[in-house]
Amino acid sequence: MEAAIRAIAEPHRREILRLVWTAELAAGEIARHFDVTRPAISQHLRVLKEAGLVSERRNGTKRLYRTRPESIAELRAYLESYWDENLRLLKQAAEQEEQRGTRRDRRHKGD
Amino acid sequence: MEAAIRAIAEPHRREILRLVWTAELAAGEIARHFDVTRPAISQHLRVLKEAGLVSERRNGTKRLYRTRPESIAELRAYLESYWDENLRLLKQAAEQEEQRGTRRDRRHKGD
DNA sequence: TCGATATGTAAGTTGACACTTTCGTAAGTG
DNA sequence: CACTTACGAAAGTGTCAACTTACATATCGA
Repeated sequence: MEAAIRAIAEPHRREILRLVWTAELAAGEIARHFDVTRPAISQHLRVLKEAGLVSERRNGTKRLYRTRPESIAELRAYLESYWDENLRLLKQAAEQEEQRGTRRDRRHKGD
Repeated sequence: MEAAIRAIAEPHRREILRLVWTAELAAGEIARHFDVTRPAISQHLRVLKEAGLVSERRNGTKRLYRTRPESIAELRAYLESYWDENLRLLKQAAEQEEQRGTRRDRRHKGD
């Protein structure tokens, strides 16, 4: 998970994921979409693979990559829970503040 | 946006955001939650601030930090659209594949 | 088997990054 | 006016990351 979040922090890798999201593509085809050299893309693919974000399948001399929807779903769920949990706490804190503010016996002074 | 996504890739920074999500905290108070030195946290706070993820307010000698819900919402929306757009394309691709597969005049061979 | 194609790996470079220690500075306190 | 508190900024360090060029490896076709 930690690896996944670090992996998508890199713009090239987000773009790679997008490319192989719908279609399985060979490493060379992927590399053709970028300005950097092919080995650079190869390394990005390795990072993505080690983070579990893409799968690799060999066919002859080619290596076909594809985004793994399951791992994307996991990453997404992780972030969702991060936002949601904190948002929940924020609301809760706001409500408590509200409570205290409306209680007569305790004036709320600005710090 | 790019800065924001890079900012949250760092675990300490995600934890800092969580700390000041509900309560405004001084830099020193934040630092007390971590093993690293106070200046290290100061630097993380600068990164977060430059990414727009936290606000800074001075009060006497203290500097109070708080997570900015709006920027979090933006980041969240960016990621949502990233997942959603691609998921949409994936479904669309699957449907087209389905179409092709059921048409009689065109056998689908596994490459 | 020879050559072309497709690709990962190795090694080196550069810059960013997370951290530390040291120092400067502004605001309260006696 | 010292002295303390609460910080950020500066400078130095080790590590990691993204990239390059050069090389090794595997497969396919003639």
